[in-house]
Amino acid sequence: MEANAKQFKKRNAILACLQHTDLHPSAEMVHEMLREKHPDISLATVYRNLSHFKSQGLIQSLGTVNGIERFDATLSPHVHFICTSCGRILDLPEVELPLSLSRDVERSCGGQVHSCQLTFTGLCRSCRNSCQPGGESRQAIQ
Amino acid sequence: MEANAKQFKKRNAILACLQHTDLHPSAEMVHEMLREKHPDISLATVYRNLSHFKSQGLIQSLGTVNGIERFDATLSPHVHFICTSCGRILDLPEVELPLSLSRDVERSCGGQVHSCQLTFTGLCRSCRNSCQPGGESRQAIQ
DNA sequence: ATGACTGCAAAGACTTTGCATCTTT
DNA sequence: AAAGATGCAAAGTCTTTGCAGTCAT
Repeated sequence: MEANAKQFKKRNAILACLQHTDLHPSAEMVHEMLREKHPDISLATVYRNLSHFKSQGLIQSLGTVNGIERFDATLSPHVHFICTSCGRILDLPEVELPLSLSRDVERSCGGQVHSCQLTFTGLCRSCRNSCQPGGESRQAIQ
Repeated sequence: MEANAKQFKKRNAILACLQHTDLHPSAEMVHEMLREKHPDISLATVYRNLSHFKSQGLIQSLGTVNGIERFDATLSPHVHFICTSCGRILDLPEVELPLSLSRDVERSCGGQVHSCQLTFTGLCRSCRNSCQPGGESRQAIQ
């Protein structure tokens, strides 16, 4: 750990960044967030490490919003809400995910389920309040 | 209709293609499928019309699989299964989608829900049967 | 020395857009 | 004429990759 501290400094920072935010950031968002403490960090390094963590199962991809991939370090199953206006992705910890369905799915299609994702789409509270179409923070990720 | 038959020939063919398949095709898959009857159809036309239909609410996007956007003309809510091995997207009409959750979501986050998507990921029946890692039809979309 | 991580720039892959052409009203 | 649809090629955007340099074992 100590020994690796320097070698994995950026790698660790990237994972920590994911784990300490609820923004479900994109590669570029991570890059931006880390810039303060690591001014020389490269976007390629972010992409490479996100890919690494994903293959290690340390983070998961939530798919793309407006063509940009978003990531989540919270691995326990939970529900998401994506705002089509501002692009925000919210966790909905209070909404219960019907995990029992996995059995039904396996029975229904004969396959093997690894994960499931329940995502609601719509307008978040703030965009709904200021919702003349094209209103406030359209496209303004985060 | 008659009058528009020619002008909208390709547009109509694209929508019909979506409506008559359960492959949840990508733009390129649509293009490929239409080539037989419309040898001169351009990929740009497919993209433009998919975008058009999407904004009209005639089709929906299922998000991306391996970086490629997939579409569905079935608008009634239903559950999907995505095979991580072959990329196939299957409908699961037998699995019931808990629509009542939309209320919970709106209550929980104060937003307004437009749609929801429940997607299971794993190995489909055939990939699971032939599932030495890297087995059969890895990445072979469709 | 060998293996691993990174920055930079180039390459790649999917999608969108500008422009000229053709069709329909 | 005016509006809309299409093909082609160019441009755009996000992501991946090759290579040289650096650090740790």
